[in-house]
Amino acid sequence: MDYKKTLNLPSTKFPMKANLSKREPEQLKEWEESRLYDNIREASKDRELFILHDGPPYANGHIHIGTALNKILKDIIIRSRQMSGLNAVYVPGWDCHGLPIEHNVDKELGARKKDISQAEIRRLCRSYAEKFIDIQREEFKRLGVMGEWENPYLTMNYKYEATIAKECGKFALEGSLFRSKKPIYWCCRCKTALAEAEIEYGDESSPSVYVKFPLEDDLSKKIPVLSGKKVSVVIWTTTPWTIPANLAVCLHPDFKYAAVDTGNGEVFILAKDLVETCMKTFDHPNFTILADIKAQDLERKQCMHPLYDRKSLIILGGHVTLEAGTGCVHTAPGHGAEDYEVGLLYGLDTYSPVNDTGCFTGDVDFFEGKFVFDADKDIVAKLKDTGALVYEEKIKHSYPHCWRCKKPVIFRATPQWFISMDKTGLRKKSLDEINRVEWIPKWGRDRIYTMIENRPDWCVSRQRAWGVPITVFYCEKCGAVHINQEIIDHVYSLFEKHGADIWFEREVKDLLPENTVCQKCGNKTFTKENDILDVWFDSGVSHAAVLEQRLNLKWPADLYLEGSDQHRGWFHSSLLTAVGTRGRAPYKSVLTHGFVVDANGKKMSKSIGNIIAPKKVIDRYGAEILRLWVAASDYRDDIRISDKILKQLTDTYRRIRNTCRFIMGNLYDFEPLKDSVPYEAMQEIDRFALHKLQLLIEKTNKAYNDFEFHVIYHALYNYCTVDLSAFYLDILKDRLYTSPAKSEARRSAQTVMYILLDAVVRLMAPILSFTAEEIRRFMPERKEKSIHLSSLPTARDVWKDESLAGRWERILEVRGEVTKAIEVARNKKLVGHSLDAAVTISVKKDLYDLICPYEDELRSVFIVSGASIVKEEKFADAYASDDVEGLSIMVEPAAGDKCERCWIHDVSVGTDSEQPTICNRCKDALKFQAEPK
RNA sequence: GGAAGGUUGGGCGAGCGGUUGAAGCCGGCUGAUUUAUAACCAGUUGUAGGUGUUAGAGGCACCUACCGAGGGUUCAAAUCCCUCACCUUCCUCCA
Repeated sequence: MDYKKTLNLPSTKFPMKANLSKREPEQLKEWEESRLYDNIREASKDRELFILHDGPPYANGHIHIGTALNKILKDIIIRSRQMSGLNAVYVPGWDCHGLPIEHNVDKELGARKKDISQAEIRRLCRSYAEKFIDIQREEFKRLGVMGEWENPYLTMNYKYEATIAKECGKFALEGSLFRSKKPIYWCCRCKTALAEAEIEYGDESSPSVYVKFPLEDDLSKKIPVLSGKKVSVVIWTTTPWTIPANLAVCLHPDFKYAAVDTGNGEVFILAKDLVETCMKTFDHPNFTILADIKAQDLERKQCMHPLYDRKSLIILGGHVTLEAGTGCVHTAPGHGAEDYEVGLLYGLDTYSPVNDTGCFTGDVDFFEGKFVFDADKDIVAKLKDTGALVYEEKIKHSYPHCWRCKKPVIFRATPQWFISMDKTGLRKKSLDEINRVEWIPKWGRDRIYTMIENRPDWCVSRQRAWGVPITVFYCEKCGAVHINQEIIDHVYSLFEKHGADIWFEREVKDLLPENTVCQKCGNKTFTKENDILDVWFDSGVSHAAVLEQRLNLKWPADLYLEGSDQHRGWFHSSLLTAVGTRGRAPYKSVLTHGFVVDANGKKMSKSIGNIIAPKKVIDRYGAEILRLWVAASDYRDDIRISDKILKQLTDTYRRIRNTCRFIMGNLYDFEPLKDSVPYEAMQEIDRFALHKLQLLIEKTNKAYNDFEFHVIYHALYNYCTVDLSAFYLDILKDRLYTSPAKSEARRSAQTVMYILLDAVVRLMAPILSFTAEEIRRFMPERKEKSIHLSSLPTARDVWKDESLAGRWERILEVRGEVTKAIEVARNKKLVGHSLDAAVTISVKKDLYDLICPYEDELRSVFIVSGASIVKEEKFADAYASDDVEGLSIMVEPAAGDKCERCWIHDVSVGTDSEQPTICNRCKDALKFQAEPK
């Protein structure tokens, strides 16, 4: 007889091979067709809201591994909050305006751009953004990220654009929006502002000149030796054309300066460390150093401008270096970024007497109308005339050029719009709000706090096409800025209907409410501002455009979650726009993650060639593996990804999957409602398994709550391998296979396995969303249509039994020693399979008393054919435990023959002539099986 | 240059003054099994230097050092402090 057929062996159609890359798209389609997301919304509409507000990715290019990490993290959080009883609505968004798109459209247009209107360029930008939104949407969905994909928020939606203008208007009315000058890159040929990204650096030959700035203030009180001498501060520059705009000379606060007698009756002031080389250059071999001077002693002293009858102030700044020049930096706040910054500190004007075409304005004596680069030689000549020129040469150096026309660019101050950090207390209020927000990890608070504390006013204007205009008007007659509530409301309704495009398509009179009159001069004609807003303002007001306006959302959000770079980006701009207009931060907590790096911790870059694209991972391993990777990593630091790591994750995935499969295989004939065994009737080891499950549930629920997903990954995996595979399920095999199918012993095991699997599947659902659903389909008794409509398991105190668990932990300890002892016997070829063995263990009294009641069970717990326990006996040649004091284990070949059915050696085998190859236990089982109850 | 975070064994990660040469799991190796079988189970597994055993090699036993590097505090440090190196992010008309 083939006894194998009489066993209750596992049976399931659940495939061992996951085949994720093929099966996932089918699952996604099924979810979409069954409108799972909508069903979840409907089912949880009365629950408390949980809002994770999506930071909009930029609608350009394909998603990369970092975007995938971000979106999967969000998805795990949303799903887990949803399953813990909240209503977690997720509205994804995209950032659509901005330079990169405009830049790419520019590139596609090439020379044709000149013939195309701004409105037309905007249309092309819009369709460019739309294209990539569609691409990215599909890529995000493929990751298993669930949300309102058919109704995302786009910063270029008409209503969103209207909101941007309105929010900006609030700053204008409140008085913190103001106009001031700031130097920017400017191409004189294209007559346009340039971004850093539009600059190409190339070698250029420039004049290099040293110029005297006669000291006006008298130093001789402090340094008597200078009394009666002609003292000058000597500066160095490679852009003589900026000298007309000079307002200051900057020294480093920590450098030593020297007053040097040139030997020609003149005294130069320059950095002491550079005296030697400079004097050599100037050909003053007979110089003498008259005195050392501290930079602080020169601060706020006055020099004379070398060309004009005005002063130049001596100031201090950290950007001064000793690498070249004199350690005294010619400073024109209208023509340099650092000059501008330091100029602000000293209250200097942003003087920039150069027009759009790069020619000097009428402000500039001697050189009016001259193109600045052409003026260089005239200025040098003039300096020579006045005697201010110390030395002149030519040098080659790297200089910025326009990406389009390849001409050298200049730095030029132009009027810009700013939001003041301090006029209306924005900085202070923001800092207060930072302290009310929960920052995870904690250092995020300090990071953004320092940034807000130290940042300059926010320059919100850009001279660009693809964005939302700053909707202010200027009186054509008196030039006064015109903005009020009526205009804001009017523009809002126009934008809502036509988008911001209307600003560029229509004439001013069509954009203003009727009968608008300049309040200053009574004039009725206006011009409009052409600058657009910084795109950070666009995404920064998403709380107003999305959270506040959508009925299914709320303000403020519970959580913002982005990479740590967004402390300077979106967290920052969102905070300022919300505090400025509503007095409060738009988020209750902010979570940040690190960046994805390669196996060696290096960032991913095209040039190094170490990029791992999400698509590659998905095609090869499946999105599920990517999700597992996200969950397994501690995302607060930078996280690594490599083929090796992914392979390993595939292994762990397979183990989890297979553990579930094994359980399902053993539940093929189990109907929970009908066959379940009540807790009280269960075997102790089954109750122990339930106890362990409660611990797992408690641990994972806490981890979900704390966003510590790697804890869940490890807990879940260890549970599957250690608690289940290696212990509980391994022991259970005998009971499941050989007991009568409907016996209480087997039903008890099945009951527990069912509970286990049910919990494990729910608990993995936020992470392994595909697999959880797949398993769910193969389980008996499904209450909800989808696992994602169910909830996370909750721990049941009645299933926790500490004293029982304590006893079993001791037994487990002994079991570990027994397997070691068997291994020793196996190496001696005494036994092969553990069922070939019979063990006798000797233990100390207290342990003996604890284990003795379980003596009958030891056989199955140890998975041997016989087990007995004795008190404090000495065995000859037994295995003595190192870990458990007084424990020694004797392993012998089991007595009796091996039962063909259950493989246990038993003396009863062969005693029955009808069934000579099986044991009495199996005989009883077969009898019971034949005529149940 | 400035600001912030980080660096634990082949991998993921515990540990945050002593019980830690360093949990657990994975991977590797060896074995067992063929009733989860492209699965499951058990055992084993860091590197370097030294000493002993040995004819020598291997093996075994013991000692020392190593948690980015170096120094310090302490009876005691992966854990606290300092310096340095490296990695990542930010410093914006880049999202």
